[in-house]
Amino acid sequence: MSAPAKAEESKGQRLTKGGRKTRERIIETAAELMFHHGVRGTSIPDIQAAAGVSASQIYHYFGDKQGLVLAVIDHQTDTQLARQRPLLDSLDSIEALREWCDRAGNRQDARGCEGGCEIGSLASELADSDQSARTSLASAFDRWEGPIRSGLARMQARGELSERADTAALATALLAAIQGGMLLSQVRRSSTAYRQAVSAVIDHIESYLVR
Amino acid sequence: MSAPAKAEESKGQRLTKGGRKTRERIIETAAELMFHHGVRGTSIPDIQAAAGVSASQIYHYFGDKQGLVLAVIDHQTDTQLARQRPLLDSLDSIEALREWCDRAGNRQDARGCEGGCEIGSLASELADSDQSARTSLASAFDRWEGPIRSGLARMQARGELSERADTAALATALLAAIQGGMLLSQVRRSSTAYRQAVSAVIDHIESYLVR
DNA sequence: GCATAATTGGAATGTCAATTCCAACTTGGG
DNA sequence: CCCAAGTTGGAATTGACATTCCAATTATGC
Repeated sequence: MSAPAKAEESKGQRLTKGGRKTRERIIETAAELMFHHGVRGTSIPDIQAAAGVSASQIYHYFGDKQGLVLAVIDHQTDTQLARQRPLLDSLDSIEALREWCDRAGNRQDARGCEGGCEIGSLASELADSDQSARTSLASAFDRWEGPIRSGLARMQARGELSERADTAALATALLAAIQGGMLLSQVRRSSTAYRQAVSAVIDHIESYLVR
Repeated sequence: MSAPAKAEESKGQRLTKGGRKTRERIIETAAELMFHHGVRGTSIPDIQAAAGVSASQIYHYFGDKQGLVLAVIDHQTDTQLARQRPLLDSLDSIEALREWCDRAGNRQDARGCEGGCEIGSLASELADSDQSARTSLASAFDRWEGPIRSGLARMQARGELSERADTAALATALLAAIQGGMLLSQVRRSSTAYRQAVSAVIDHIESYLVR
């Protein structure tokens, strides 16, 4: 054996500072290309050219393309969740929910509604073809949904949301609205569908407010 | 010129009865394979083998792979909408909406939550890489959303739904919930997310009922 | 029945992707 | 300073894929 095929779990390898940097650059470049052209639409040579690395570097750090894809999934999950903080951790009011969703809508407009959700796109492409990618994406969605649910649960604990509200289900519904809304917006090249979708679910959550 | 590259618009070609049958078989086979493995994950040789045709037949009828993909999009749109009828044309009560969405959930369970929405999956993969596919998919979603909106509009015209309800926006929101719910279900291998997503939106629609 | 057009088979072509290999170079710890 | 380990370059291999070609076969309108 020469390269660490499964880099994550069996961390039996030291990385030079330069090595770590190269590895990061490969992941970031791959994530960018895969977001725009899909996983299958992004070749190793494409990544080599865009990141300025040789084939051996990619295979040295990730074993094979699937290993790189898994690293990209983790990277996108971390990056997207980080980008949404600190808002993501204080989704405990209707206003906060609207503001948070609105930002995503503005971001979508800013890019001309090209591309959908960084995580959702990977999910749609990989869910049925790569079992480990699917579980990884499932946990990505869990990590995303968790803070939404927590925010709603806090509202409920404070007595602002009715006890009848199923906060877990509402969090799932909001995440689904985001995903579906993003997809429709991407296809229609207009953020309207996204805004209407999340607005409907937030309106619904609002109906559980204890006045 | 030999083959009719753009088969649809410029219908300048006669099809033998056998030819029509072959053409249909290719489309159906391609649609099936592409649903399971994605467009990029389905090769022409794959389709040849599964449909029992030669390469020249595929290129004869569709010009190139993109032409076939466009035909698959149209086919899936027609097929999926047809499958949902007649329910799709009578979505003018809360019960009808629930029943219609429930059937899709049961169907998703029946296939073990593998695969998402036939149209949504194509949309996610093609929206940013194929302009003509994107517009075709946009009209597919319009054709799907139309009957939902019509049903809601009828309820409103009858005075069952409040005038305050934006039926077009609600229809979009429901379609988005279906898409996002399907994606989450596909990744989680459980229809729960789908059911919670559509349930939340239908509950919201219900809140506009005039009592 | 004939001629024209539709249909089909199957090999050939050229491109490009994923991956492997090995040799050369660099770095960090002792 | 030295060695083992980490890092990199770049060519070579293997296989698949989209597409083209041409020749053979079959159907349809007249």
